[in-house]
Amino acid sequence: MCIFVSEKTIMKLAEAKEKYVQTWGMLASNWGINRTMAMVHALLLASGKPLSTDEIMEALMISRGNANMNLRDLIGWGIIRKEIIRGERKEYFVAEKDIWFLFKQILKERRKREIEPVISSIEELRTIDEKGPETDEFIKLMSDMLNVTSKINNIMDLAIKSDEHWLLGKITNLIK
Amino acid sequence: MCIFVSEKTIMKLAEAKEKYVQTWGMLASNWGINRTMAMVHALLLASGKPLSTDEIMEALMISRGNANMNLRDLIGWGIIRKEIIRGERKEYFVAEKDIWFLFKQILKERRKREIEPVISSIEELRTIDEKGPETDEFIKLMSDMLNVTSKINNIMDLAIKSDEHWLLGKITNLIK
DNA sequence: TTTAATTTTCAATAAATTTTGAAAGTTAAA
DNA sequence: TTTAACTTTCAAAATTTATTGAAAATTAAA
Repeated sequence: MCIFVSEKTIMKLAEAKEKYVQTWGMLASNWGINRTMAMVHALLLASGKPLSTDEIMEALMISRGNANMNLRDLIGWGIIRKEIIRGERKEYFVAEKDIWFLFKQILKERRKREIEPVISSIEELRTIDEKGPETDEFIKLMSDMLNVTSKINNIMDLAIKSDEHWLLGKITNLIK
Repeated sequence: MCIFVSEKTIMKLAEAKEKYVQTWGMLASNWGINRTMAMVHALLLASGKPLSTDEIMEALMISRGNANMNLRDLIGWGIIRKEIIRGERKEYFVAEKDIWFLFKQILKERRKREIEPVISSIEELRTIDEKGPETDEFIKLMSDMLNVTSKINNIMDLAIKSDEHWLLGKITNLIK
């Protein structure tokens, strides 16, 4: 069964969707995201309708366990959700279509999971009870790290909290 | 031999440096960067003096091939450089100490390697010669993607080109 | 209740990535 | 030149990460 089109096979569109799913999966792996997870997400985004686990398994040719696990993870990232279809026992899934929201959601999660731990870890490393020039140098390094990391943290925070147009306007002004 | 301190073992500092190298290696893997590469970088950053391949091999207990390969990659990222020490035949390596520069350099490389290909790939996917509501929907999705990705690209560009204090000032204003 | 459909778990397996180490390649001093 | 110190390469091995599939758990209808 073809997931993508409702009737009459429109090859060009199906091809583009196929390619999109593949491309997205490839790119995601650069960013420490599991390839299959990215592909499941792209599939849901491109499909335009809720899909069941079985449909996802078939479209991506992956096992039930794999599909289930990646769907759970995507829900954990807050970028897909279950959708109940009346008269159906199966669970269906849909991806949030708002791309700006998607971007903010990913940024939010990565900030929480990856930036915050860096900050506390660096803060801890600054507390050395030895004296000496080498210690001073190391503490200076940690302070510089903390300084830049905090700035990144602030920028992420700004983006997460901002409305798309507001941020775009501000940034555009800065670029000019 | 201990790489970190010149004389008398100052345990607390050495411990902190050790922990820093380990922590940084761990965190890097979240971002799709090889663990050893991050550790080599952290070691150079923390050591405060140029290190030879042999010293790095010993400190991190890694093979010559591994050390060599990761040093080449770090040079490719533009965040470490060779340093010639007079009277020495061996090559020595140092890490750029300016953390803001480091951040910008990484951003610059990742933008080039990962964001630019995404943009061209999405642009290509928008060219579908079929008509129909499903095609329109997909083209809309690709346009939204392109829109957000271009914004991210612009923000990265802004950060890369900016001086630390200038950017900080602007962002601080936005946050207020 | 039972029963059957569906989801979840997880040990075993497969795939991808990283690391090793020794041989080949370079380079500079003798 | 030769020689020896040093660097690079790369196929094989080790390690890490992802995937499978079948059994266990859960859920809702009968």
